[in-house]
Amino acid sequence: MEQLIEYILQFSNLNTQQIELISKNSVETELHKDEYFAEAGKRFDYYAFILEGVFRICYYNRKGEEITKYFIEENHFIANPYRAEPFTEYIQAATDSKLIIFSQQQWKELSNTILDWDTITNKIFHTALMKKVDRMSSLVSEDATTRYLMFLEKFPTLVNRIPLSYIASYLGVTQSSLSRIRKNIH
Amino acid sequence: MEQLIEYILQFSNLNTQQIELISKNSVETELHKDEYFAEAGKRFDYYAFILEGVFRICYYNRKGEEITKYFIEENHFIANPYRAEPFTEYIQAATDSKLIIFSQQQWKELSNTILDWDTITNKIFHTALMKKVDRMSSLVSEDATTRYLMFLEKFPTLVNRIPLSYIASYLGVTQSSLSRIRKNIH
DNA sequence: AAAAACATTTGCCATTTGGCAAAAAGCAAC
DNA sequence: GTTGCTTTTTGCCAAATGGCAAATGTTTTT
Repeated sequence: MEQLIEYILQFSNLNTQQIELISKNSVETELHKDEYFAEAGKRFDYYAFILEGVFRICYYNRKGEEITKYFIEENHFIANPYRAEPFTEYIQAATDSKLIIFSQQQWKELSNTILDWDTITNKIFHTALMKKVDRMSSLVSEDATTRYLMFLEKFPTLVNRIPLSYIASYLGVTQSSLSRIRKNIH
Repeated sequence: MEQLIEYILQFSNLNTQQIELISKNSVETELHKDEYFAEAGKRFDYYAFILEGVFRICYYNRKGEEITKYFIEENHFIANPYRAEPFTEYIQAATDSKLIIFSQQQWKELSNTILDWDTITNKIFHTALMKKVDRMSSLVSEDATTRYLMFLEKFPTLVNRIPLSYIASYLGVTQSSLSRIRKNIH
């Protein structure tokens, strides 16, 4: 829990009372590798903070290939604020993971009780989204080797924690190609 | 101006007084094709609404190639809220354009006077960002032809309004390749 | 330790895309 | 219409990536 508080404190101050409130309105959970935290078609209205582990957001394209859209690492939120339409993606634990989860109600409770809660969390979510956009944009318009090197820069801790296939489907190359690319780098 | 109001009304109600306030705190401008609305390194703290025209956001990669990161069409906002770091991209008019511009001060004025202004605009910006992410994610992991077809779907009005080179640099292919792709489609 | 299940690498060849330069087409000014 | 300028298309060949299947390596189960 301190981990989450510390994270939020980067964006704004919190008093003891508020911290306790956050703690009371959340639950800690674990998820095993490969388990889904959210599934396409099902309802998803949780807010979660990753204490430990890596998640990936993925979906299936027209050809039925599994596409990894993004990775989310520890110390980041998983959420879908302003969602209107039904969820069309999967959120899967890429490693064993620990989460702090807020239900919709609990989140609303915090929103109603902590004065700046919405402002703070909006800022957090918006910042994260912008980072995401930045990372994604470098994936187009570079060759596969460069993309892989960029991936290594952006997610330096991930390489040895998740399967090659996830990385390949994130970079938009086949597993074999990525394997060859790796060989040429070292 | 009605165009902007109509747009905002999709997200929330406004009374006559508020509409007038928005009108008073903004200026209408025109930009010619190829002119820059924002440049890397320079300060950019305007909020703008596109009445007419298409803009592209671009930057230069390590090899000096010009990369088109995104297109913004009429009836969308151009803004960089929550910006902390200096701006590293260019925003260029891809066609002759008309804008409604708010300065930082004017925006703040609206934020202070219109109760829900921040909530509304946060929602607008966030929604736009999410769309952007969605569009971008389909650009990785599909072959060039599919990417072009997707571009046509997502930006159906753009094909004949902007040069091929912009589209190519958005799709991450060379001009020649895109030209060949076009030939094969028709 | 052996077997089974899964993940990664490799070989072979087909396909796609890039690089470069020339040709063709489109557009604006005169 | 002609001239210059820019954009788009094309040809030729090289390089990058994909597809498939077999081989190798790793992990898990028994």
